[in-house]
Amino acid sequence: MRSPEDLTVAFRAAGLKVTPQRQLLFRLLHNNSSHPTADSLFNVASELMPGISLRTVYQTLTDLAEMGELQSIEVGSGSMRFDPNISDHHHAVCDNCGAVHDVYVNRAPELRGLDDFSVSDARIVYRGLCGACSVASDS
Amino acid sequence: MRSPEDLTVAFRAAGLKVTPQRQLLFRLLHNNSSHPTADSLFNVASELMPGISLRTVYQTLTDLAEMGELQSIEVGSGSMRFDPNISDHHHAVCDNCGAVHDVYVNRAPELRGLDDFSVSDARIVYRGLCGACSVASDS
DNA sequence: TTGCTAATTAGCAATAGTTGCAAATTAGCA
DNA sequence: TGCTAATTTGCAACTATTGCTAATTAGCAA
Repeated sequence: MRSPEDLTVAFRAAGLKVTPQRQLLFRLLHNNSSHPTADSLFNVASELMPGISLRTVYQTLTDLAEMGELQSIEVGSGSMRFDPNISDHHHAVCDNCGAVHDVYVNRAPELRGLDDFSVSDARIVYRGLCGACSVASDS
Repeated sequence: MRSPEDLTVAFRAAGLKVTPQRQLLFRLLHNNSSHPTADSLFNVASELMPGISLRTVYQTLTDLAEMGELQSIEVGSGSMRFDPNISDHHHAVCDNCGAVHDVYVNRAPELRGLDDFSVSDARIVYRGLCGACSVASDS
């Protein structure tokens, strides 16, 4: 995702307005690698801007996703997560603490059974234990 | 997933009862490669056994998944899908018709950034156009 | 600086998918 | 045949998300 400053320009150029609510969300998302949900963003935003609506958070996330500024990902946690990292990468989800980590894949997997399908996107979700939880579960 | 007959034995061995509702679902799922949702199974089951409850369908699917007889998969269609094919494979989802196809991967992808994570499972979801929809969209 | 207007916000209702609960029923053993 | 724990049903509840609308406001133009 681009910087809050760049997004301000991009939003105006697209005929969208730059409201204080959106500016706040731009800042909260910039360099955010926690893969937040709409609700967790709403909670943080609410402390900085009491009265902001969850609806607005959803709306802005949708706008950003449509502009290609962030990726929405589903990792089986029940709710959508948002990732301002739009480089080509995948995700690893800790079964213990639920943390989502970014994963980069060097070599594309070789496929069988996909002869009659034109792929436009591939997403891998790894599950297991993150470093911290792995250590904690050692006896 | 094992055959309805084998599942009958397995369920009894696990202290679970084999009801007509469950037998019907065993049959509907056996060799079913359509990746049905709970609701689509419920619709088919309702025609063969009027009065069967959606709750029962969910319950039986949960039981089967807990016994490792089927996989529950999420492909972004909003609802969970169930796959009686429990061999090691992945999925390709058509963005046009929504069909879900099985995909087999020969070579595991090579990873970066996953040093501190012990992987227990990896799932790939491909998106694109299936053969039929690809042809249909040719001008 | 002011005014205009389309975009946005907030709040709430509505929706979809799924699970919790309790009463009535039933499979399967003794 | 009877007993009892498992199951089924039906419905309420719940979570995540979207639809709708009145009130507000960003940002342009004069």
